[in-house]
Amino acid sequence: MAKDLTPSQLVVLGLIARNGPMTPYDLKAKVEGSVGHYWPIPHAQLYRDPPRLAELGLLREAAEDHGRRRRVFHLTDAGRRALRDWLADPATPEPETRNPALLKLTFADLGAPGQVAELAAAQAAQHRRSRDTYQELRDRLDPDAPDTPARTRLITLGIAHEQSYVTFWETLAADPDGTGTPPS
Amino acid sequence: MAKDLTPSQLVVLGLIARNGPMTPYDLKAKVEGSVGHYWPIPHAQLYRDPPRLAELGLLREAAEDHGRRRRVFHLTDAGRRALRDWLADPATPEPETRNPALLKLTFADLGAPGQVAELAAAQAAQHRRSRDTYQELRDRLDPDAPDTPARTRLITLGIAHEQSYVTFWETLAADPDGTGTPPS
DNA sequence: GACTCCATAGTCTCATTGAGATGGTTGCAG
DNA sequence: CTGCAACCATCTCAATGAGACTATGGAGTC
Repeated sequence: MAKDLTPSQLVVLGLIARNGPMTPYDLKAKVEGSVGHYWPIPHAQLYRDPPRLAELGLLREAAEDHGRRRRVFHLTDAGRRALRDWLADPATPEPETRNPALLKLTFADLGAPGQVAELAAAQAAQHRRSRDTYQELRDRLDPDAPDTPARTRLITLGIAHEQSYVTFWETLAADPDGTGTPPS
Repeated sequence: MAKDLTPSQLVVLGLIARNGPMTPYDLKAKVEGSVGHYWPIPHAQLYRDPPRLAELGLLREAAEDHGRRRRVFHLTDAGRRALRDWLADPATPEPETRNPALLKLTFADLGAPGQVAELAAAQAAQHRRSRDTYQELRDRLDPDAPDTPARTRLITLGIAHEQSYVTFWETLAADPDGTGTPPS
């Protein structure tokens, strides 16, 4: 039984499975462009994980045969199996959200009055911006690309989340004390 | 200028500001019951942060005067100021969500066919459950408690988020490949 | 052919964190 | 007055996060 891999290790396996052999630097580029949006991985980690996975026999390390002879990592059969095992298990840990603004809101009553309204206004604006960005992104998707349906769904999820925040903060901005008395 | 405090340190300051002097153990109990839901803090951290904050002059350490003489931490004026400064700044880092299920979905095409549907079904069920739990929680709130409006708003936000997930995963369960051809 | 510059690529360090095992205390039941 | 259950606190160790720092090689220049 393979001992549990970390999410970043699974991302490494997954990216190599999808794109073929890669160097840590290649991985860095791929992560930034995609998964990184909802699963940030510091670049140094992408230099630490592959050698570790090679030790476990899930990757095989080779050197480029010309130029800088960078370390290229290939997927092994064991690696592909580990990836499959993970994918085959529909059980997953719960999502974890860390929202500094909500934290601030929790303690807002300890600060000066009026700050809730300010915070709420700023947050509402920020989330409106995010929402609109996602919307543009969705509109711009190439309708012929094969992964467009998948991406569209994901972006739609993002929009829904942002919209929830917008509603939340706008409500709060309109009635910061929950008294039903709007700010003057 | 106070150097930046970590979120967990600010939670400590906030909880002590609200509840009066506390021991790390007290903090642990408070965190579990409230902030912990949207900002998890491992309990050991609540033994590390207060002494650190005392070094910075933001808390003052005393010993209980009877029994076990536990370490009780009081807020200092500097501590209250640090908390106010933080609260006064409406700028906050963006929320960060880490969702292992989305990660799995990203690489689902590398596994066996049919797994997307399974994953989606499991996720939809789980988020339906969370959503319903929140709904019950909201229904049970004491209508006379002073913080009920604030809590209600927060829970409503949670419900909206869960509902977004439910919609997302249910869509996916109905049409795992995005082909418009539902599973048999 | 030698040089130098810069985008590319990789390594290192260090404080902090996360996870959880382990070690004491105290008061109360029997 | 003894033992045990609930409390309370600390420790360890690998892993992480942040970001400073170093190295490489090929394109363009003279």
